[in-house]
Amino acid sequence: MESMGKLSRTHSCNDLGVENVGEQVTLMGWVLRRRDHGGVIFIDLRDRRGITQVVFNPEINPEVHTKAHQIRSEWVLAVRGKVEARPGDMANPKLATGGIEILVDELRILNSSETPPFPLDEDTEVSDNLRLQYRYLDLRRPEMAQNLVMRHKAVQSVRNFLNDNEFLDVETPMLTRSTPEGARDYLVPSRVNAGKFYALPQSPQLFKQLLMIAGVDRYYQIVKCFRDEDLRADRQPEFTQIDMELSFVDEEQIMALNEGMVAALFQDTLGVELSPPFARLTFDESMSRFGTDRPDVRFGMELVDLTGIAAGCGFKVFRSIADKGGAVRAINAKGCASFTRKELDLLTEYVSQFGAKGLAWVKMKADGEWQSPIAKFFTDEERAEIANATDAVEGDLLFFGADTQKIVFQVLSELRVELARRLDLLKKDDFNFVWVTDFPLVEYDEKDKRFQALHHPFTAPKEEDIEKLDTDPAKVYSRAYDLVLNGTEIGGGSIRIHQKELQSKVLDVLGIGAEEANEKFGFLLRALELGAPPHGGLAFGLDRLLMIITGSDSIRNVIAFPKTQRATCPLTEAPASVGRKQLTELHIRPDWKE
RNA sequence: GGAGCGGUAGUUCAGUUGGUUAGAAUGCCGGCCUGUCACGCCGGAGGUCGCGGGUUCGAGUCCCGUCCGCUCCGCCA
Repeated sequence: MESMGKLSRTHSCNDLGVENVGEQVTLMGWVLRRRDHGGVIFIDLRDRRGITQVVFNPEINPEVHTKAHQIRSEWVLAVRGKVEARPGDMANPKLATGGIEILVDELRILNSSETPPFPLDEDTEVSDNLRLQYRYLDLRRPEMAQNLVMRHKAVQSVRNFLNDNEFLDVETPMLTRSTPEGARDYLVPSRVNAGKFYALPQSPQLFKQLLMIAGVDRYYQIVKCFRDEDLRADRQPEFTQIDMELSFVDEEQIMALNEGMVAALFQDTLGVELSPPFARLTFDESMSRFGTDRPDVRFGMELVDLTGIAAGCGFKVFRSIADKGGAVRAINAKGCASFTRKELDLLTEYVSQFGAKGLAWVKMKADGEWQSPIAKFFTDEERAEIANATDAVEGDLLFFGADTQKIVFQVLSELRVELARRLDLLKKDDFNFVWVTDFPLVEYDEKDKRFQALHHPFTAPKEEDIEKLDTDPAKVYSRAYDLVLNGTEIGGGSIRIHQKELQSKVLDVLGIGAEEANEKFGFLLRALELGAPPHGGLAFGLDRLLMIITGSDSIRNVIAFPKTQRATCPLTEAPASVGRKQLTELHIRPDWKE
């Protein structure tokens, strides 16, 4: 092993081209691959920026050539030499630096490496556990290195945009208090306050509202948030939000500002030109047309309401569901009548996980004929009516959902996306934004027998609905808005309540009495009495946004050191046990066996 | 809490109805090779078949349990 000595890096492994021929340069990096011809040795030297071929020629420098023989994969090298044009037709068009190579006259081996536990040079699918255990090797792979660069660019773009718009970056506490509602908190025991706990923030929601009351006016933070819930491909226990809050604004101003921010973000990361303003859908319209409040609008296949037709039809299953207040809806998979029985069975199985008890289908044949297990239950007139409503023609395939409205929406919205996947309608470079607005303020929780906030308890109700808080809370709409991109909710926010009386009333509707409200949110309620300005804001899920920008199918690929599905870190082996002494200091008594 | 898929050489995988010494590719090691770029050629080493138990004359293969990874449901205001 050697030091760098007097060598100083002059270029990255992606910098040099034919215009540099003749220059003396020094590169440093990792050995991607070595090709030893017995005589001349080629080494592909890699850093995060690219790859440059370096050459050891025994005729020109036998001493260095001998030394180069021992070099292996992932060794760390410094090479000094002359940039030469590749002879004849030896240029490698696959490399940005493929027109040149470095003829080495000084080689320093800065470090050796054991054979890596998995190949870094190919796109072999390595198991997630191994990748996370050796994350520092995984991150050397160009795809992952690029994802880190994208993340950096995205954050820079957002900062630039918000700084230019007079936002103030203010940090909020990571050690705060547990709040009811919402996700399970990560708790941190207090040493100096026996038996008490901090919670890691699920979001800086209350602090950013307090900052508005403090007169900050425009706040942002790119901030870690924590939720102790089960993981998914797009969910990590700690994740990053682009969090912002503004005073003296309404929904339109916030949405317009964020359209500008997102447009700049896509320009700065992908060079993609978006064209705001983005499409808008109300919550009710989104549910009715797509069955979900986060619709993927890259393709059609919208839901069609057949409840009215079903109510009078001869098919008992449909009719009784319609009579009992359920819903019957359909989607038309255009031109899919050629699906096989096996494909239909697979789709039926797929939707069963979303609560579907079955999946009725119809293949449209010539002259309005149906090929379908349920064809015999419908008259010619009813079939014509359904074909008309669904715009079905020969060669189409209809799917029916019949159940409670909630299940029909969930089943058909998931089926719709699954069909689009199978039909390859989900183009990764097609970015379709839509604002979903006019959410209900609350929804009734059958389990807990009470109303729950759809967004959070600080969301302002629509002014014209305020009187309904007393009479019919379920009919109150809110001033909340979500930004949805290709079926993923990437951001959400609202105008907040800035008056104490209204906030108390909403908490009351949510079943949080004055006493509890005072204990949990007393500081906010008090602040609302001391000159709180009208305000509102929005928070983006940075990781999800980057998933879409990079085309990743897992959030783990855009986070440098993510957790496994069981929320562990194979690299550091966190979480880990701690000693009795530490626990005692924290006033925690272990009740497990050691 | 629940459902599904996976775990075999360093890595990615194959392994038939339960049947001789568990294979391939790649990587690794050694030799040869002066223009390759996934260099090539020759040779070699490399396996607790995730772990534990059971059935069987015999288990990578069947059964039970368990651990780990992934996807999904519940959960995630």
